[in-house]
Amino acid sequence: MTPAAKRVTSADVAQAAGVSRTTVSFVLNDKPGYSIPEETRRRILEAAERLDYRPRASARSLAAGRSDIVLLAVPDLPIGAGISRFIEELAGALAGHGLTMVTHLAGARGRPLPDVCAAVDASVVIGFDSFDEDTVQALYRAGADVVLPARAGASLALQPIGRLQADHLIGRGHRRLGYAMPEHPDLRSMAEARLDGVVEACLDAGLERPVVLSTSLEIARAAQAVAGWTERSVTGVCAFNDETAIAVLAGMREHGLAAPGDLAVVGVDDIPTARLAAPPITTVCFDLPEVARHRAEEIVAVLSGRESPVAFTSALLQVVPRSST
Amino acid sequence: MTPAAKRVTSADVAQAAGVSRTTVSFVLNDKPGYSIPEETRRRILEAAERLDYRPRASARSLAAGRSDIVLLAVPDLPIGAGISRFIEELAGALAGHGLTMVTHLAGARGRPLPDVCAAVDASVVIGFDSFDEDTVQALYRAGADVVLPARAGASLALQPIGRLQADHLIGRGHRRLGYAMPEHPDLRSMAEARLDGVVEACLDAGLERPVVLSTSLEIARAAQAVAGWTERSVTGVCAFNDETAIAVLAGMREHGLAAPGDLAVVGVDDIPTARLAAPPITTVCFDLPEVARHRAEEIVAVLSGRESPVAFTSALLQVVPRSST
DNA sequence: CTGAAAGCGCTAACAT
DNA sequence: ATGTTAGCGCTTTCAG
Repeated sequence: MTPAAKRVTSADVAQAAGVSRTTVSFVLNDKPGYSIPEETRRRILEAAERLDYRPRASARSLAAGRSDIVLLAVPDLPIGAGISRFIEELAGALAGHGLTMVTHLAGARGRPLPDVCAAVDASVVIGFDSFDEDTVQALYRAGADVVLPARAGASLALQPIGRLQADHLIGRGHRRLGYAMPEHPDLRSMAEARLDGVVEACLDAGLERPVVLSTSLEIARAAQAVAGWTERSVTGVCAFNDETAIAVLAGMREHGLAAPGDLAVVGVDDIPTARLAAPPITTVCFDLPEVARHRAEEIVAVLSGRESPVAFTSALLQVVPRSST
Repeated sequence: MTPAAKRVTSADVAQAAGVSRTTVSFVLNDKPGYSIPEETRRRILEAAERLDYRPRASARSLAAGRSDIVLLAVPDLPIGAGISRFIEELAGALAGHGLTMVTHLAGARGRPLPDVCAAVDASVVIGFDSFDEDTVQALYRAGADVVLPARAGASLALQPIGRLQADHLIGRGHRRLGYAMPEHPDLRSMAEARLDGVVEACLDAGLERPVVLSTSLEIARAAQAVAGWTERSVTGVCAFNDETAIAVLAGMREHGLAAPGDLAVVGVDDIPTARLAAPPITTVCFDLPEVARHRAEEIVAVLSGRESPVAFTSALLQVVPRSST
């Protein structure tokens, strides 16, 4: 078959089913308010199926004034692998509502998000963290109908993550905690929100604030941080994520220290290599399918004018205990 | 600003510049064969800029008969982080040719690729490995003009990777190699192609074929494989990727063995945690920007009817030596 | 060199 | 209950 084969149009389907294009359109979009005989409907559906008809997206959205494309902007962060699972789940959940999700990785070399939004004719743009005001405006101008999340960190349960990490450590008897902050600037705001959760948990438990130290994914840098914690008698550290946790473990090795005896470490994400570390890392993971479903509901709700009815709860988080704590 | 703000159309630009829509179209797409006065051109460009005009993609592709959307199908594999770097690079390279790339993660729950292709009106669909014949047909029917790669494994330099791993080990004096095969079925074909490279390298060096053993990312499973290699006096193993290599290291730890003394290990991908492993892992990495640029060239070439002029060379691969070998 | 006019394939009033 | 018709915003012959 040649790539140039003419595409099946709704007129072809109409002809094959012996009806008009209008009727085809009504049936295929099952427009409410038009009671079309079951027989006719069946004939149309059958013809469409047989011809492998797919409405041309450009024509459809040009006429209808809106597309069913959802654009997910994935930030250019060193994100764990688990995120791709989330993306799939979200795409699946949205597909269930007739929406098609594609993703765009927002690298430095990439084109500006609004350009991509316009290029794919997206009517919804979603991100992981909220966009700054200018971007939001540009996205609307680029044709987006909905931009989410509206509020910063609204859907990432940032603080709850930190709380969970800290509570886990506190529950195991640690009284002096540390926080391993990533140096990467783009991770900063997310890390700070998670840290807030850790701080709250400490205060609630009557402990001092955690000792916050930055580290990169370099062993030497991590070793410095480890020295800082041990000097200040920290016994347990919450790491921003699993990679950071692995770096902390590597830093401890430099000092001949081992978890959890010398220092307990908790990560976030449950990346595949978390369980392969020495020792395997205790981590906080998301119930990805559930989070994705929530997000999808929210999107559909906002699209249809209702306000987002669902709040993100920390019930979607879970500690996976392993031997690093 | 409200999401409902009316979008700027080419008519607005035409009016603002005091010309007709036709002229606007010619200038903005700089159609060849029409010499438009520099003055007029400038006025139009300026107006478009000032109004933040973006042609509506649906209208444009409906009229032109083709979109400038490239859809990248990312397989549902436990893919390393490096891949996202590649995706960004590719998107950037394509953007340089006026194409917009978005990606679709092909999870089990996801919609079929042809549906997505039709939904986003993609004119190019690219994958990592070649698609099966039925899918290709369906994609063409769904409106794709170009589907790549045409030949299996054509662009992933699978064998060269294996060769490089093996040659590195052989160069360090290892005479009996092992290969750590991932158990995940979707990784199978890719792994086998890489293995072929290892086998060739062994044969070329006059060594026996490598001892191929499967492993998962479970420590116990990896420990079994390690036992298998040591029993058969293997001294160096090529792992399918860094995650597998990390698993092998973990398996060795179970037996009280350490790299590189007891067994040398080479990975592939250079994931961030590779250097944090104990010991840091020697790995093979791609020159991602360069590979992406090659791919982009190929796509543009095929789109414009020329045959793909560029062959993938192993010069785009490099060994990153670290202490695991 | 620029403008008028005819669609691209589809949806959605408006007729019938 | 179905068909007719007028666009959606853009590209692209074809005249001027």
